[in-house]
Formats: sequence, C-alpha cells, structure tokens
Amino acid sequence: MINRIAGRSRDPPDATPSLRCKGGPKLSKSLKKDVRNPQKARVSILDAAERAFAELGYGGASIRGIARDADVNQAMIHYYFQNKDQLFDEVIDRRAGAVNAQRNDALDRLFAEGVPTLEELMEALLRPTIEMGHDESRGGSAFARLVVSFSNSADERSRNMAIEHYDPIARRSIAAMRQVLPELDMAAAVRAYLFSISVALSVMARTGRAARLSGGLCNDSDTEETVSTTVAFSCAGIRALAKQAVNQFDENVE
Amino acid sequence: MINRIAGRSRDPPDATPSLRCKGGPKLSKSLKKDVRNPQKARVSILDAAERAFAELGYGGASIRGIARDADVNQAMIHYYFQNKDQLFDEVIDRRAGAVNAQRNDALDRLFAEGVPTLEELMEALLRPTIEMGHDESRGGSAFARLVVSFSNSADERSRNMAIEHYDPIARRSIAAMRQVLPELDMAAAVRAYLFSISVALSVMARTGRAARLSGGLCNDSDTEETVSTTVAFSCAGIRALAKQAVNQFDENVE
DNA sequence: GCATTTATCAAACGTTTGATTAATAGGATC
DNA sequence: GATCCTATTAATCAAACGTTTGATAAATGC
Repeated sequence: MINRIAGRSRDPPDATPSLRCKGGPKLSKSLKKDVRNPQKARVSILDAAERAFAELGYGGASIRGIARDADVNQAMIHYYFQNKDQLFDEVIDRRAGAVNAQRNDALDRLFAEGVPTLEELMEALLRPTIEMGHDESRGGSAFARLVVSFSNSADERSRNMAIEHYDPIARRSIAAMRQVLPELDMAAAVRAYLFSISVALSVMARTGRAARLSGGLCNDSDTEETVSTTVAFSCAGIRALAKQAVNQFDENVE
Repeated sequence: MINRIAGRSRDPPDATPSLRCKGGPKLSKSLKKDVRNPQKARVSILDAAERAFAELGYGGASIRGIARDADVNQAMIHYYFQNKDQLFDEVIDRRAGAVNAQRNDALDRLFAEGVPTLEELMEALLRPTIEMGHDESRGGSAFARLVVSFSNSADERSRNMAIEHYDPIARRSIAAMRQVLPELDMAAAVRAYLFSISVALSVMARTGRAARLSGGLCNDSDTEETVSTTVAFSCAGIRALAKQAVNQFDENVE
C-alpha cells in the first residue's frame, strides 16, 4: 500500500564499509582545510558529538549539527561511524574505558597493601570520575554531563550503557565496600554505592546551581574541595546504612 | 483499538483533482470517540507528553507520537498549547506545584512546634518527592523520571525549570538546615542540600539498576524503606559536612 | 607507473518533524 | 431554523532529519 519501492536499499551496511565508498574532495587548489588527516576528523567528530549529546540529548542532537560543529562534511560521520547509534556508543567507549581503568588500578593498588579504610576506598572510586568531570581542557566535562543525564534514565540505550560500561566496576566496588565494612549487607551496599555515585555525578554535572544558591560561595571548579566533600558525605552515609542494618538485626533478635 | 478509519494521510493522490484543498473532518459515521470533552483531551495530551519527554527527552519526543499516544488529532496539541516548548512547560507546571506545596506545608508544620531534628527535617523534604516517584497509578513516576533527567542537565530549558520551580524551595530548605545545624556554613549547607536531593532523585529514577546489581535483593518499589534509607544516608552525610567545616576552622586557628 | 585504498565532498533520497490551515460537526442561543 | 462558538478533523507546508550515493583528489603498494 505504501510505495516502498524505489532503488534505496535498506540493507544494513557491509561489515567492511569502505569498499563501496569512494570519492574525494572537489576543491583541489588552495584554501582547503588540512585534508588527509583521518585522526583529526574522527576525533573532532567524537568531540562534537560528545558536546551535542550532552547538551541536547540523543534525540535532540543532529548529525548535521555535529558535522557543522566538528567542521567536517556530513557524510564523514557515516564514513567513520555507521550510524547515529554507533556514534553514540563510541563516544561512551572512548572515555568510560579510561576512567574505569583508573578506578580499577586504584583498587588494585589499595588492596595490595591489605584492607584500606572506607575513606581510602571511596576516594579511589570517586576521584577519577570527579577529576574527569573537571578536566575542561580535554573535554571531559562534556562527557561528564553526558553520563549524568543518561545515568538516571530508564530507556534502553541508557540501560545498555550502564550494563556494558559501568556494572562491572560497580560490582567490584560493592564487593570492596563489604570487605572494608563487613556489617554492610548486600542490599545496603548496593544502595550505598548507587547513592555515592549519584552524589559524585551531581557535582560532575556542574549546572551552576550550587553557585546560584550560595551566592557564589560554592565553587564547582575546585577539584580537591569537591573530592573531599563528596568522600566525606558518602562515607558518613555508608556507615549510617551499615549501622541501620545492624539495628534492624538487633530489633529482630530481641 | 480506536478506529483510525478512512482518511489515511499518505493515501495516493486522487486521480480526479478534488475541489477541496485542505482539511476538515470526513464522514461523521457512528461510533465516534467521545467528542466535546475538552478536559479529557487536554489531560490525556499532558499525560502522554509527560511520558514522552521522560522516556525520550525533549528533542526525542515528537508531537505526532504524543498525539498518537494520547489518541487525539495532532493539531489538538497546537490548539491547547501553542507549541512544543509551551507544552513542556505545562507538563512541569502541573506536577511541580503540587509536590513543592507539600514540602512547604511540611516545613510549616515542623517549625510551628520549635526547631525539629535533622531527621525530621530531611524526611519532610524528601518524602513528598520520593512518594510522587512511587505513585505509579497517578502517573507520578513518569514525571519523576522527567525531573531526574533534566535536573542534572545544564541546558537553558533545564536551568529555567530549576530556577522557576525548584530554587525557591531549595533556598528555604537550606536555611532550615542551617537553623537545625548551626555549625553548617552556607557553602556546606548548599552542597549538603544538593547531595541529598541527588540521592533522592537517584531512587526516584527507578532504573532497575539496584535490583540488577543486588540480584533482586534491593526493592526499588518499597516506599517506606526507600525513605528511611535515603534519610539516614543524607543526615549522616550532612552531619559529616558540618563537622568537616568545624575541623577546617580548627586547623586555621592553630 | 599503474592499481588500489583512503579520505573527502556535494547532492540527493525518502522520512519525519513542528506547525498551520480551511472545513466541518455538535451544541447552545436566539 | 438560522447563527454563533468551540472542539475537532484531514490535509498540507517548509524545514530538518538520518542516510546513501557517485565522483574524485591524495596517499600507498607493488
């Protein structure tokens, strides 16, 4: 009933995408931008996409706008990344791996010398995240906002992002918390971890609300103060949940 | 379900050039949906828009999709609301007022009988929010997710939402916290408030992650347990920030 | 020196978007 | 029974959307 004919193939692109794509720049003479620099185009696309997804959401970001911002031709995005979905995945991949590697390394180092304090543990977990969010020069702050806005969403894309990139380190962290604080039961540990991450994410978002509400007294940008405040808040909260669990146990026993 | 009869919008064009150029309702067969009910159309549009904005973001939600979900004609949305932006505002307006009224009332009642404990204060602030997020039947959970995904964003729409609907109660809450805990300085109080709200929002989002990570032990849906856990975590964290401020003062004095 | 591969481009494709319009039906009022 | 008002409709629009295409300049391999 609908004219689905016409010569457009809806087939998914080949696993080897480059064979059918040919072409070259029209402008050969002077005043071309530094062409022949694949690295740079790819990276600037990823940077622009990161900003766009963070500021506009997945649906609000457009391939055209990303291309314009990255100063590349629109088709380049489909040349380096099959489609919008894949582009989003690679934006996440690029940063999440680095931060989680830092967190894993920090955990390795900590537990190599015995069982650390709760404060040491939480700082090892939260510092890499917060520091990336404060790294304005290398573009981490855009990614931070991106993670924040997706981490509390319930759609499938967000769920997959969490499962693939953040659940593994979460499981390890939760186990570590219970090692440091044995009276923390599983349910409480999971909640404590998610609460702590949520606090860290809220400072990463840098919405400017803290400065607005405090009349400029709060400084979103002071990394060290942010880390120490976040760690202090989280550790106290976690100990409270551990104590709550013990109290409930006592009540049941009596 | 509903008869989307006749008038398919993408029908092949008539062979005979019809005289009528633009719209108008077609044949008035029997079994039309309950026409002449302005209230119902308006409300179902708001409900559908709430769900759409929550699940897809502002950019990802479409007027057509909202109309389909609300089972109204697409043009009805522009009849009741000027445009997409205005529709979003009214979605926020509808719920934010109710929750903040509850929180203000709770504060009034608390301080009428002197200065409350920190636990009483935080429960008064967090319970209405959490309860709305758990009110699946009245659609509050969709709004909860909507607020969560926008509260950590830095775009202009989110900032305006915060300034208009959430900054007033935030200012009052922060002042109340400092009344209850005088050693809490302004900057620490602002941070403590934002941290606590962030924790409450994370449980409102109900992403299912807690259940996944805990192997089903954590139950996102138990309102009372969620409230008591959230309050316990927040209060301990707030007291830690108050103590941190005092310690810093001591260090400076020495 | 020729063939292949890679990187880039402009232009188009069909679809979907937010928005508008003219037509009309139902009820109320006169 | 004509008139008016409000609610609702199908049709239509221009713009923007993600994606595909064919061409081609530059780099690389043999």
